[in-house]
Amino acid sequence: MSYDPEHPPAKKFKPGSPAFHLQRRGPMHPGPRKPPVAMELQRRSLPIYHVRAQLIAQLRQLDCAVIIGETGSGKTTQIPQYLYEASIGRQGVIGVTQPRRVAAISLATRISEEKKAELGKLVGYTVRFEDITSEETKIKFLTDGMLLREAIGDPLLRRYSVVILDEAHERTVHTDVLFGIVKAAQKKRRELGKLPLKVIIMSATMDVDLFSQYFNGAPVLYLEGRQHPIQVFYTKQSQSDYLQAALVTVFQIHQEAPASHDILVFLTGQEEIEAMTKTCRDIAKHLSDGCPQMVVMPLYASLPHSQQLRVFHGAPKDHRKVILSTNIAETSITIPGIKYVVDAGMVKAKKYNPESGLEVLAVQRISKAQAWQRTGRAGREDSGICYRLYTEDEFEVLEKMTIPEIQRCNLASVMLQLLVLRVPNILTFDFMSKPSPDAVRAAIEQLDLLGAVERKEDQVILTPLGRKMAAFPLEPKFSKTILVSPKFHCTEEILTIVSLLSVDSVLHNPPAKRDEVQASRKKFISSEGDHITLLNIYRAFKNLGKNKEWCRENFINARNMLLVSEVRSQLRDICIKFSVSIESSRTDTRNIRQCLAHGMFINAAELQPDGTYTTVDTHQPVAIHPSSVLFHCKPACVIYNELLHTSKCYMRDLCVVDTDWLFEAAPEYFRRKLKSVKT
DNA sequence: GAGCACTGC
Repeated sequence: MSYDPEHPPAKKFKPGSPAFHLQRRGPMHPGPRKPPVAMELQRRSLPIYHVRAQLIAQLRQLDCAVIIGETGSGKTTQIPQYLYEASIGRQGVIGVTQPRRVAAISLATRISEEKKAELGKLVGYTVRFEDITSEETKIKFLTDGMLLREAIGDPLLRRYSVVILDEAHERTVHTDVLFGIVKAAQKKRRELGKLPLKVIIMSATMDVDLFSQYFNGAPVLYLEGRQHPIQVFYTKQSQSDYLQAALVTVFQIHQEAPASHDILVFLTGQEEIEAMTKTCRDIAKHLSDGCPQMVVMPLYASLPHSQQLRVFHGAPKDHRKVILSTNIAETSITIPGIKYVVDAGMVKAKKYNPESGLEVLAVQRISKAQAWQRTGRAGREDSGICYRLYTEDEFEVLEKMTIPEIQRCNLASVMLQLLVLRVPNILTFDFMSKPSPDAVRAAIEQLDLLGAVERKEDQVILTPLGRKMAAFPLEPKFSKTILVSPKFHCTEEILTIVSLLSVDSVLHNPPAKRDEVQASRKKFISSEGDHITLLNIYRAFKNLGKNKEWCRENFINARNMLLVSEVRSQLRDICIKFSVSIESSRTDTRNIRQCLAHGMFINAAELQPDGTYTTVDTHQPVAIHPSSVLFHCKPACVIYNELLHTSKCYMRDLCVVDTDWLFEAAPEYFRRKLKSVKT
């Protein structure tokens, strides 16, 4: 589905017909289907059912409410139905946002079953590439990003009578922008005497005052949950090695607890988890006979889907399941039957430094809110136990909340979106948590360089180019690259490259088969860099009819590859809408690189006499990431897709360019940069 | 010289 900001999309779905073929990641465990009577009984057994009448009475009165509910309260599944059943907001659609696609899809599926309605009729959902709604749809689940896209065509959200922002405590960038958008829409609709907009914020037990204050002192309604009691233990002494502490704790539990009690361990990343998996398996092999067997499973996002699914399978009899996970198990994946949580208290998270434009991925302490979220994973079905591998004093000094994402990311997309949403002044936008002035300035500077905005007397104005850029579901530098591509007659190739860069890596690198991977990849490698190499891979994939077997043989992630072609066709549709001429450069790669230089000139780096690289923009020392095909090469000048600071500051996904092309792309900018080198 | 938390349009 493509999107034109001037004309919201027509509903393409006809109930009964399979509207889409692609599903990136299906619901993790849909659960057994229940017969209708059992389902109604289950609805009535939820804690929320007992306060249904009061809840409806209050929500009928209020323009705005904050609902705090523990997990298992049934707020997300029941409140939209209660509103509908009580004829609240029937004049329009009840929209419920979710931070994740899977959640939007599985909630809509579940509630359409509860309402005994075919999915896509009374109850439906809208996520990227899938619109399972119709004219009849009154309860609609959608990702927060999707509601934001809809707001571009209709900032007053006129088709909605109620907007419920669920999982608000997660504070995704999209939810944070939506706070401001729904607040403004509500006010404006009231002033214009239009259908009122009811706003409901749903959250776990955090941030209550912040939400209520932001929405002009909206009342807070508390819902009882059905969380089982969890005992929390701290270490007596501070642990210098959390991996060692985790290992000891796991085997202590293993030797004492019944085999049916599964353990979930929170660690920080793939490498650490793989190493720990191996260590646990080795130790488990040599345990005494009295001990149960142990099944150890790693869990992280880049693990192939099939291996992720293994965590839902019960372990064989007399075997204990031990899952070593990143924070993916905090929110995205819920594993049933966990009795013990072991929390190392650390997380790998991204920070953004607006001055250097640098994203730093670093292991850091979790927040209290995160610690409680992890703890909660032990009490989903029965009482549980949580071992925190840090002292109570250490817990007390943790930050109360995780810093919202909007204060940790590059704001270029957000600022562009606010402009196209016709926010009166993006510099004074009513954020619940304001991003730093530095970050705002850096974002506007970037949009200015890309030609998306102009600055006139302290005002930031959207240019026609900027308006087009905002229509693409991409970072501004990518939409700019697409929009300049006709000048270089290579739009077909740029669409492919941008699509490849905007999804998870299509390259699968199992460490055990390194030599095989290298041998197979050789045939695609271009000395011009990663962009052209990826283009070669996509071309081969397409020429061979998008063959899954071929992908497996060549260590290509077929699922991500199909997603690339889906993204590509979405971007292509948007180009067609703007009458962008779509040509192919065929065998010529020079003009493709020239085009990339024109769109991504801000991300340029030059080779220094000592053999190292520095960025042109801030003269930050950088290195070529080991995953790049240029890792062993030393081109004089490159553009990179992103900088990532781990053990060093790495450039990822590089393309060899001429310095002349960069000068042509932004003469003034480079003259300025050159001057600053000389001084 | 040697590596990658998690989402989403």
